[in-house]
Amino acid sequence: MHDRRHHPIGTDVETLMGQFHAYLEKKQLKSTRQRDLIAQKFFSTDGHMSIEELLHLSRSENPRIGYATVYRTLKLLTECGLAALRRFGDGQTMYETAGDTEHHDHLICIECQHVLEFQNDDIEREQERVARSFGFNLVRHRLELYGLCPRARGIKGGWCPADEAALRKGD
Amino acid sequence: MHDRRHHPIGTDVETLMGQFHAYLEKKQLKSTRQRDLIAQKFFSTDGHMSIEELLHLSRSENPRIGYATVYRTLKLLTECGLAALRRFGDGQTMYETAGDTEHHDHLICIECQHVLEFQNDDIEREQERVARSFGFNLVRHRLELYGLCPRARGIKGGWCPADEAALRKGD
DNA sequence: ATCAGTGCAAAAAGTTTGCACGTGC
DNA sequence: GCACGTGCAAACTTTTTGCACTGAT
Repeated sequence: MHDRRHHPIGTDVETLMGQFHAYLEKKQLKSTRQRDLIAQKFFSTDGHMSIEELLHLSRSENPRIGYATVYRTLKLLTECGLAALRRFGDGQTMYETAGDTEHHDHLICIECQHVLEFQNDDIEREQERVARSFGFNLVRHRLELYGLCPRARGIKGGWCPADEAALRKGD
Repeated sequence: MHDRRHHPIGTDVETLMGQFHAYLEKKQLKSTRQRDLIAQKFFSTDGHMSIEELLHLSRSENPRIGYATVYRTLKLLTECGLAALRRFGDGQTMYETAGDTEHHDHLICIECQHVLEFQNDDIEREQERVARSFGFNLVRHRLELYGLCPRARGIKGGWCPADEAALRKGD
């Protein structure tokens, strides 16, 4: 019930769980109830999640989950490339579902704080060119655009496209 | 002696100090020895600086400078747009000289950790277009490219353009 | 049965704040 | 002289770690 994803890039929860388990196995680590629950919750929400959000989500199903376990699990997910740390300008620390990490950038409304994802091939291409021009091999990038959404700008009937994403967290 | 800047965009230290003083005056704040020293050191190093680096630099001239004063001064500088907070992926928190904040992006070597600045108008233009296409008014952005510099890639005689910037900190 | 994982609480790291004293204006 | 600034230490916040106990293989 938590697997409604809105962007086409996303891999489904099951696949991601599979990759996670594969990683655990490879590293001879154990697959536990807590890890599964946390990973499940994490994969089921797209966009971005704070540690605290993830803790609360997980506790809603198992109230005894501790902070440390969430941190530790998120570290594992990051190691195997299924999660990525993201620190936005104002200091909020968030994690995002990866696997598709390379493939989207962020558009953030500085009024609503909501985050929208987008992709633009022209920009990607140009980035490659810039990196090459310095002799670099581009491994990954991060692009964040900060601005005002239609609503924040006071446009009548203006609406923030990012609201949609934020609302979805409520389900 | 600390004002060697390498990129053409930068305003010189004196001008920046002037802007800082103007801001203090406007806000009816006082210009003190400590604030001046810290701002001076900050403006004199380009690229990025951590709180700790700035503290040490300042203490080398006045050992009694405290952490709190550095934090407070950096907050002032940020308020008036002369400094900008930057949180890189791995968690290092840095400040950078602004005024030219809007005008450059970052190319980071994931091996050396050094940071190189660049500008690309095509990318900027495309960013504007993307924002507009979502109905956003673009206020600012942040672009970071992570990759491997020539040296890190093991190219013979390969050198990391970012080294230059890092070396300059030593003066 | 074994050894890694968990939960808790304590510790560490990073940042902010309260307060007595100092200092620009 | 007064109000704001400073330095120090304490408080907070966020993340990590140590340890006794639990649980997956």
